[in-house]
Amino acid sequence: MQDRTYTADAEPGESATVAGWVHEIRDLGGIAFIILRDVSGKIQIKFEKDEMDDDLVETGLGVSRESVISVTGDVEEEPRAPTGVEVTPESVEVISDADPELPLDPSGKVDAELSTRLDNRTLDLRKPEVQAVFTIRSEILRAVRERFRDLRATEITTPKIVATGTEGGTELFPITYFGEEAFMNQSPQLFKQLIAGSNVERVFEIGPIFRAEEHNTPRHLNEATSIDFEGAFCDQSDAMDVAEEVVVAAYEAAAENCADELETLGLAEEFEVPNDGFPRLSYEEAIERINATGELDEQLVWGDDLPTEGEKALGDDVGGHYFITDWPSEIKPFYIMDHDEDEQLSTGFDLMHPRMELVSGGQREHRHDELVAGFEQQGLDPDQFEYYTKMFKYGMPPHAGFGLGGERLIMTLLGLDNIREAVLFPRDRQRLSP
RNA sequence: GCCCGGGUGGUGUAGUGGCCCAUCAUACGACCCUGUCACGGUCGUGACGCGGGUUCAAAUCCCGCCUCGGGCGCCA
Repeated sequence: MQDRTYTADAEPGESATVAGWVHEIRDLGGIAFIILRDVSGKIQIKFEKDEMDDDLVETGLGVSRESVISVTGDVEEEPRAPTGVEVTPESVEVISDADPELPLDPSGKVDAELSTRLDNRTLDLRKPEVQAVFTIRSEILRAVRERFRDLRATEITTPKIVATGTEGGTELFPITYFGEEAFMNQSPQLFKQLIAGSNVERVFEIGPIFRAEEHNTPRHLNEATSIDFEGAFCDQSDAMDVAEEVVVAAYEAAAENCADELETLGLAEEFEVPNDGFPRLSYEEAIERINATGELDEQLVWGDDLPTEGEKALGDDVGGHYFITDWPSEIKPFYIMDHDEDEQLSTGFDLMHPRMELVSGGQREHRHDELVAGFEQQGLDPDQFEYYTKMFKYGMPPHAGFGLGGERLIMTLLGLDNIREAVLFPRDRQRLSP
C-alpha cells in the first residue's frame, strides 16, 4: 500500500499503482474503460482487448461497480481521457468485490431518499456532494475552535451522563447508571458556568447534547452538536460579540478554504460571508416588526413566545442574521439574569438566521440567593442542584455565554434542506441506527 | 405531545375501482459494438409495506398495525 499513488497525482510517463473504487465500466467492444475513483478524484483505466492479456482483461472487466481494485500500469498522456491522462494496466488486483446490486447509486444517476441514504451512509458518502458537506463541516469546526482560542477561551469537555437536567422541564433521555437513575445531558450549561467561575474564566466546548423531544422536523435532532461558550466578566453584549465572531469565522473559513467543495455543492457563485454587525433587535421591536408584516393571523402581544411563522416573517424582513435581545424573563430559563432596572426583562438573547434560531445565550445570574430563588420560581428543587449552586457562594464573577447549534450553523451556511444532511449518523425520532 | 401526507422491482418513479398477469428511468443478466466520458443498441430478470374488510371486480375505497416524511408546539 505504501507504493500507492493517488489518482490526482499520477504523472504521465511513469509507472504507478492506483487503488480505489470502480466508479463505472464502459465497455465499447474492442476497447473498454474503467473509471477508478479515490479520495483525490478519478482516473481512467484503458483495456484494449486485442492487445492485452486475456486474463487481465477478464479480471478488469469482470468486476462490479464500487468494487475496490488496485491497478498497476503506465500512466500516459491522453487528450481523449476525461482527466487528460489514463492508465494502461499491467496488472489488476481485485481487493474487495462489491455486490452488483447496490442499495443506492453512488454515481448519482438515480436519486435516493434521505432515509435510504442514511441506511447506507458509506455508499452515500462516495458521492462528491455528500462528502463536500462533511469536509466543510470539519473545516468549520476547525475555524470555530481557532477563533475561540484567539479569544483566549480554553476548550473543555463536560459530562454527558448526569444526575439532573439543566432546566428541569425539558425531556431527557433516562439511563441507568450502576442501578441509579441518570440522564443524558441536554446542555453543558451548568458545567461550563462552574468552570467560567474558576479562574479559567473563558471556556468553550464542542460536544453532543441530547434532547428527548419527539419532534419530527427538518431542523431538530435528538443528538446534536452544541458549540458552547461561557466567559467570566462578560455581559450579554460581549457574548453576542463572540457569537457573531464565531459564526462569521465559520463562513470565512468555508469561503477561504473550501472553494472546491462549495463548487461541488453549486454554491460557489452565491456564497457570501455575512457582514459584521448583525442587527440587535429588542424582543419588543421584534414583535412589533412581526406584527407590521401582517403575516400572522393574530397579533403578538408582549410576553408571547415567537411562533415559527413569526420568526420566518421577521427573517424575511431583516434578510440576514440578527439578534433578538431583552426577552421577557418569564420565557427564559432561571439561570439567565434579569435587567437591574426591570426584572420583567431578561438579558437573554437569541441569534437568528432568517431560516431558524441558531444561538441562545445571555448573562447569567451569578448572585447565589437570586439563583436559588430562580430555581424555586421555576418549580425546581434547589437541593438537587446543590453541586451547582454552592459554587456561587465562593466568589462567582459575573459571566455570560451562549450555545450555538452546530448542525444548524452548517445547515444554514450551506442551505441544506434537512438538518440530517449535516450529521453523518443522525439520531432522530425514528432513527437509532446506524 | 397534537395534526397532516406518503409507502409500487435493488434505487427513484407513473398509475385515484375494470383499460394493470402494473409505466418510465437507472441498476442487474445475456449478446453486439475500438475512444467512451450520464457511451450506444437488442433481448431479458425483477415490485403494489403487513393483516382484515367493502365490491361482480382493489395498487386504487374503508379499518387496524408497521414504517417514512412534513406542519405545529418546544428548542440549538
